[in-house]
Amino acid sequence: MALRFHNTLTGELEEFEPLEPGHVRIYSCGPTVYERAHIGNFRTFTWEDLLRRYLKYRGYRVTQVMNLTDVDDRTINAALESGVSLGEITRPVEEQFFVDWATLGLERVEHHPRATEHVDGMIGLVERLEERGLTYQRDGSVYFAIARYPEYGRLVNLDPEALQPSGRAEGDEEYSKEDPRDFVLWKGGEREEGGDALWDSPWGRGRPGWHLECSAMSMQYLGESFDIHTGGVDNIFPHHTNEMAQSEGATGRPFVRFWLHGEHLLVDGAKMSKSLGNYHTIPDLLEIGHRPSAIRYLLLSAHYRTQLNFTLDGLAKADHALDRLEEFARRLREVRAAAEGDAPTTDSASLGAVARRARAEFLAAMDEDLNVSDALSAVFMLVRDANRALDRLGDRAAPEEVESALSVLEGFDATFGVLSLRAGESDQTDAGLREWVEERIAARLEARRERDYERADAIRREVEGRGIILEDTPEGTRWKTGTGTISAPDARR
RNA sequence: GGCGCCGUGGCCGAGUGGUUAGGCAGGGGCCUGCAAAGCCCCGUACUCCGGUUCGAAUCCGGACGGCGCCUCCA
Repeated sequence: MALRFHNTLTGELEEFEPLEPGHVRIYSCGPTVYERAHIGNFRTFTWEDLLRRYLKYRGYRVTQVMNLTDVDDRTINAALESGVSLGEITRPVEEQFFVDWATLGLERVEHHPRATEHVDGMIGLVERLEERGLTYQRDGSVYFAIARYPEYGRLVNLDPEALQPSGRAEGDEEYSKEDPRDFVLWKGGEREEGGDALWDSPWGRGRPGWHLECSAMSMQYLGESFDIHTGGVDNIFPHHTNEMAQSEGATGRPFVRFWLHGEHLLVDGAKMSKSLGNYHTIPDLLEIGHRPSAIRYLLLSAHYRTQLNFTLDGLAKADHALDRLEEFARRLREVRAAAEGDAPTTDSASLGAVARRARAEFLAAMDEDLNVSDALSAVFMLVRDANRALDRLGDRAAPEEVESALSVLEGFDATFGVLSLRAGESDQTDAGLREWVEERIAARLEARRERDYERADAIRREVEGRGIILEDTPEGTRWKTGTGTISAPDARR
């Protein structure tokens, strides 16, 4: 089996092998820390996490870099508007970013370089471009001269000659250029931008252009050529196009082998915007009772190259789908626990067979450009087939068969990371609530012993009022929080 | 104007020439004191109009609808 990814550079599915055997180097465009990242940003970060996890699951070592853009027009404008330093804007937003990152169960990547701490490298890169004659200076700024770089625009299907300044570009053009298509490498610091947003350079005080950050930081941590560069589709042009031109222009070597771009998230069928009222952040969603695991699951439930329509209804449904997986995992673990020291009695070949099939289908789907839909389909078919087998076998099965099914689930979760995330959420159930529920269950058990089913049902309704669902099993009564919402301890409803 | 993507059953969302995607929701049944969980059965979908083909949701053309990029938006 071979891994294949859709490469924006060629527009085709290509077989993937890292440059260095067994080691995949990835650069992912990170957030601009001028305000809290929204759910659309996190859709991208989440599939990038899926990519990372799947590569690791497939046995690769992964070195991933995600920058923090803490100096650019937006951060500077935010600082100017608030009359504070740049760092006072960016640092709190960074902190929020990592809180949300952890909430969604995203793995920490190896490097999160800040742009402001890598300005020397950026200056060095401009100097290399200068040596190759690809730049010019104008009013203290340094520009990349597209006319002198015929390779420009290979990533995007845009004819450089046909690039015409759009209304938008004309409107907010602040710097003079030889050619309107050229982009800035170093912005001269003529404007008042606050002390911590200006650096000394061979061209005077100023700050780096946005595209330059990613080129300099990726090469510093990953080398001049590396395997995968990811980002949102909106970055294809101009950001990644320019990044590629700068990097290859400076080194004369291929910069990135695979460019992977994810589509945007739509919310209620439209682009997210504050004016439409469909603008969500992670804390917004938690506030109204949604679980991180459901958010993560929903964000991962569609292929990264298709637009995903995010709705609150869809989020609730994602939660229900996750319930099914969670129940199944629990059942398998219970069967395993029961099997310990207890000789297997029945034929359970079917359980092992369905597990083997599921594993093969899961891998085949994920290998094919991370086809999550087919992968999930394989997992849910395992759930149904294995449940059927366990029903038939009375929840007894040979340990190795159970292990086989569990390992498929573990592989799934190593990649999707939703079950582990949900397990953590359950653990966080308020201790007071936990105690109260246990007491109510005991009272209900007493009622049931006395055949007072009316009282037992009343208790069931009582706990259901707090979002708790009771389940009677041969081993006793079990409880769980209801789907869709977490019954927050402080919720008085 | 240029470049590109998409339109699948109530919702989400795979598939891409002939065979059940899957999930959620809904209906019926088994099980259960009642539930829950699980299992079984059920909707027979592919924007529209032409065309190619023995056969198209899948290929081609057109229409309609939605989305994106065209210089600093994931």
